[in-house]
This record gives sequence, C-alpha cells and structure tokens, in this order.
Amino acid sequence: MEQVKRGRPRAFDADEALEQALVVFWEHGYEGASLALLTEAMGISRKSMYAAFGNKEELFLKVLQRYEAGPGAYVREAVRAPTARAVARAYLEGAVRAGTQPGRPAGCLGVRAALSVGVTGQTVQAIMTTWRAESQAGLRDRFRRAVDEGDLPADADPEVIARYLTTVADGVSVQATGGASPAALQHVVEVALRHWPPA
Amino acid sequence: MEQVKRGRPRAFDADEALEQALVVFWEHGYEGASLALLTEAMGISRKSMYAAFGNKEELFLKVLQRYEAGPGAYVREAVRAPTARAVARAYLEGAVRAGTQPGRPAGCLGVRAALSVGVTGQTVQAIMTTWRAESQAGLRDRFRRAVDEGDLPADADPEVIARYLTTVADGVSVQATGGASPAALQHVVEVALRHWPPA
DNA sequence: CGAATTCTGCACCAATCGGTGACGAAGCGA
DNA sequence: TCGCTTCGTCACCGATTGGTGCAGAATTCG
Repeated sequence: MEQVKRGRPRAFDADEALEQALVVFWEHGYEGASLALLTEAMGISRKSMYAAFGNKEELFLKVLQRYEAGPGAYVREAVRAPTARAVARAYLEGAVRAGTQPGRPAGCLGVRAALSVGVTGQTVQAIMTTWRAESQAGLRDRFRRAVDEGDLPADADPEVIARYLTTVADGVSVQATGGASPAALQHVVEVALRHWPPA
Repeated sequence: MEQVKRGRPRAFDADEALEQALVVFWEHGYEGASLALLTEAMGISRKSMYAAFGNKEELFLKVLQRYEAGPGAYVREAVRAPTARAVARAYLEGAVRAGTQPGRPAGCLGVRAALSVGVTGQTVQAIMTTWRAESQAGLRDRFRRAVDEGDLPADADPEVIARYLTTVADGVSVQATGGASPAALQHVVEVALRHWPPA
C-alpha cells in the first residue's frame, strides 16, 4: 500500500487476517459478524483492526474483494467459456463447488450477506444486491453474444436465461447453507442443464 | 387460549400485533428484528409483548405459524394438486406470488430467517432449516406417489425432482429479495417447467 | 543517540441488545 | 362495593454493540 515504511511495522499478516475475517463474514453475514468474533478469528485487537482496515464496513468491502478473487472467481471465469452451454455449466458447477468447499462456510457470501439484515447493515445489503445484479448482467451480455454468434438460437432470450441461471445458483447457495451435499446439488445442476437452451 | 377471563383485558388485538411482527421479522430476519422495531410496529410496549407472547423466540415461532397458514400456505396446498406437473407449477408460482406480494416484504420468510445469522439466533436457524427440509420431503413424497401412479415415469427420481424445485424456489426468493419483478420470476418458472419431468 | 512515527494493549465511551421488577390503573367476579 | 387479577408504563438490569483515547513499546530516519 504505502511505499514509506517508517515507524513500527505491524505484527500480523494483513492478508492472513483478511482471510480469517472472510470466514467469519461468510458464516455469520455482515451484521452477525461482531467485532469480537472478527478480531478473535483474526488474532488481532480491535485497535489494530481499525488502524489497518479503517472500519467494519471497509473491512467487509476488502473481504468482498478477496472473495471475488478467490472463491467467487468462478463467476468471472464462467463467461469466458467457449460456448453458451459451457458458460452455464461452469457457472452452476462453480456455485456448487464454492458453496460446498470443505473447511469453509457453506453457501455463497453474497447471498448470505444480502439477506436478512437489520438497520445498520442496509448499506452493505444494497452493495451486495447490485453486486449480484452485475454478475447476472455479465451472464446476460455473454448470452447476447452467443445469440449473435449463432451459438444460441435467434429467438432465445438472454435476459431470461441469465435470470434462470442466477436463480438456480442462488437456490444452490441456499440449499448448501441448509446442509445439502455437493452430490445432491450436482444432480440439481444436471437437471437444470439437461435441456439447452432452457428458453 | 385460557377460558377464565378474570382481570383487566388486554388493550390490543393479539392477532393484529402478530401480523405486524410478521412483517418486521420477514423484512429483517430473526436477529435483525430488534425488540424496539418489533414493539414499535406492534404498537405495544416491551412488557405487554413479553406478557402476551413470552419471548422473542416464542414470538417468532408464533409468527412462523401465522406465516405457514397465510403467505406460506402454498407449500402445503401445492402437493394436493392432481398431477406432478401441476404440483410443480403450483409450488413455484406460489413461491413467486408469496415473494412478490405488494405491500409485504419481498422473498420468503423461511429463506431470509435461515441465512446469515449470528450466534444468538442459531436455534431459530436450525428450526428454519428443518422447516424447509420438511417441505422438500413433502414434495418428494408426493412425487413418489406420482411414480407409483404412473404420473411420472418409473425411472424418475422423486428426490432429485423435489430438490430441484425447492432449489429454484429458494432462488426465486433470493431474487425477489433483490428486487426482481413478478413478471421476470414468472419467466424463470416457465423455463423451469418447460420440460417435464425435469429428471 | 535522539526524534519522529507507527503499532499494540488496555480501558473506556455512548448506544443498543434482550429481558425484568415495581407500581398504579383498569377490569373482572362476588 | 370489595378483593383479586391482569395490564400497561417507567425505569432499570447486565451484556454486548461498533468505535476511541491514551500510554507505552517498537522501529526507522536523521
């Protein structure tokens, strides 16, 4: 971040701390993750956390960036698949994989943080909602291109297909949170992809 | 509840108060709904709430019963449809209708309350998870009967079909929470039901 | 070395969390 | 009318919420 490194250097690894914070936010959502829970998992004091990351909200945003680059990367990667069908499969299977990783909280951080929030977390809720809307728009644009390229029939509706896929992925995340096994969710994915294009 | 009605009668309508509490829980989830928010919406004091409903958790459970009988009734009703396909349609369209009622919070109370919860609400989270698992089991049993009756092909997997439908319904609820229109979600339902049986 | 700078640990802040004790008002049966 | 029961208001409880002020320790620059 800064090039000057005057003063006492911090005694913890900021990246490692972010990783632990990610787990806590993932598991408990934005408001459910208290400072006590977060700092305990991160192994640092409140004060160090504020000095390093500014704020609970800013910390969450940094965690979100990390999530996007890590477990949530499948969203950006899926649209780079060669065919529309491959995009759909990569997207849904990515959701299953990310939502059922052993040793990590079940489901999707984006879904868990965007639902069921009190009053103090509505800023974050809005951010998450637009965040998820953007990935849906990304899929839609990709399917528009597929129509242009003849990869999807001309009468296919990219908007509806994208909406359908994100809906299934959201459902997969909810099911994973409820304890559904990867195998069961993979079956769901197979069902969703059995007929293509779906619309 | 009680047959003896000695003493001063309560000055509020318990049913009306439950309805307002339902809205607050629906919108903010279990932990996000604070006593202050709840009692303000219900128009009664903390003390009256505790006297009438016992507890925040007990209040939520009573609200849940009310939800099951009202907006969530489509789950029980869907399995009574004559054919498997009609069951699926009733279930998914019920989810869309319940999740996009004007004047009511978007999405499904069950989904919103079961995700993203801190430490104090884990009892409720567990209840909601089993609650949703039960409705999935109800669908599965219904589809088993459909296989027995020849309404579904013998090689159809009731478990997978039920899982698929609940996954889509969960996704619909998430999408609705994010502001998706009833029309858009109805399109998703059409896509999900286009090919039947799906598995 | 000394000065400047930055980190950490502790105690503390006001606000809010879910939940109660006390007490007067209000209604019931007799 | 009286006595009993219940209700509603006010204040309060300890615990926890997100967030800081302060003092001291650690490190780099001059």
